[in-house]
Amino acid sequence: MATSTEPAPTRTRILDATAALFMRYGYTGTGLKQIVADANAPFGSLYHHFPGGKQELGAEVLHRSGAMYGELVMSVFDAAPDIVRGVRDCFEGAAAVLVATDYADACPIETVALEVASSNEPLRIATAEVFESWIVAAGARFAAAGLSAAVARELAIAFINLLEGAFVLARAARTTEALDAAGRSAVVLVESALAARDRPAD
Amino acid sequence: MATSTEPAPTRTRILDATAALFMRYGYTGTGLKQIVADANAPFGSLYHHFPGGKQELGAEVLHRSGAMYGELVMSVFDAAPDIVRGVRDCFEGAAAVLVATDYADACPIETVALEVASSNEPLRIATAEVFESWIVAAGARFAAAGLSAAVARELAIAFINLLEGAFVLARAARTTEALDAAGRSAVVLVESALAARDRPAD
DNA sequence: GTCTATACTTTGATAGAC
DNA sequence: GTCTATCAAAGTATAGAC
Repeated sequence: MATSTEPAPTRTRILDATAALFMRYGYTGTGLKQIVADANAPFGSLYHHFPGGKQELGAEVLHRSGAMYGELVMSVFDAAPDIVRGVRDCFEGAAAVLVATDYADACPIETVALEVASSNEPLRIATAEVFESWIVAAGARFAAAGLSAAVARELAIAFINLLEGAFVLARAARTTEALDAAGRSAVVLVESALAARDRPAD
Repeated sequence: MATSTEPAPTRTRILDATAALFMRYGYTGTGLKQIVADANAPFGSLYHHFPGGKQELGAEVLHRSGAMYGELVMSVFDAAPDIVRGVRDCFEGAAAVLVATDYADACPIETVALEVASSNEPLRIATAEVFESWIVAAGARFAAAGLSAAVARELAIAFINLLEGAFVLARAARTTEALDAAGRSAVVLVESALAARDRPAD
């Protein structure tokens, strides 16, 4: 090790800058020149670290941002006293971040996922892998609450569906109304599943 | 009137072609050259009919596609014998269209909405207007079922949240799983609201 | 209103000096 | 590994003949 408190290396700065730009402007809306400008990196370094160009960089950013965001949401989940409270906290936290960032920082995958779904197969697969990992992670929390694997997975999908859908409406309207409604909807769904669990006669 | 069964005029062909391209490739991913090529229109005609260029064309496409898609969904809603069945039919119909179009034709607004939310204020407003019109239209159906205006609006938002969120996951995974789960979630939410209506002691 | 040709900018990508 | 210069292609937009 050379010195302490070293600044982030070029490669990491490029990844961070790209992740931030993807959230706001999407994949096609983000230019490589803007990425290296934001990352304070020379243009050549980008192709040195990512020989596959924009697509290789994009795939790594999706996996990295997806893992980080998933861990962030799950940490909110796990910090709550119970699962219903955890679900509610996720939506409240997402709304707070959205307001604090002027409705820019929502989901780091969603915009890119829609852009590439019908035009870039490697990146489409990357977004699918991220979403699947989130479904598995959230499903594990619901299963830990005593729900069957099938119900837990369905609840996890509903949770993500509501979050992603609300991000679209909230960013468009510049209001947290959709996110607030989504949080209450998610709570109803979880409570309904828990009630069915305690009423096995169904 | 000259002849009957006239082909669509240039202006309409441009609007139709743009709407189709926006769904698959988004706003920044759709080039004006590709639009006129798909519309079989000369390049100059685009700026003749839309002097404001890509942004003016985009705004008109968003409003037009938004109105058409809203009417399509509401027609499915209204054709059902009851509101629960109507909600379910919407998700099943959306899944069928998605599969039939190889996971390309989902929501005509969503991709563009995320792309422009933080980068193009006029278009962001256009997408917000479309979503609000959908909330009002769907809310009217829930209110007609005897739910209060507040509950009806919240259900409408949940319905759209689930649909938009499921479109993201379904297109990414190339599976209808998220859409199927969203449909069942929406039914649970509607039934829960109807049960509360019939149990005013709450 | 239709259509062609073109101007100007930005894009992703490459070459090669250091 | 860093950085500059540059390329070919695609992007939006405009001018002007018909």
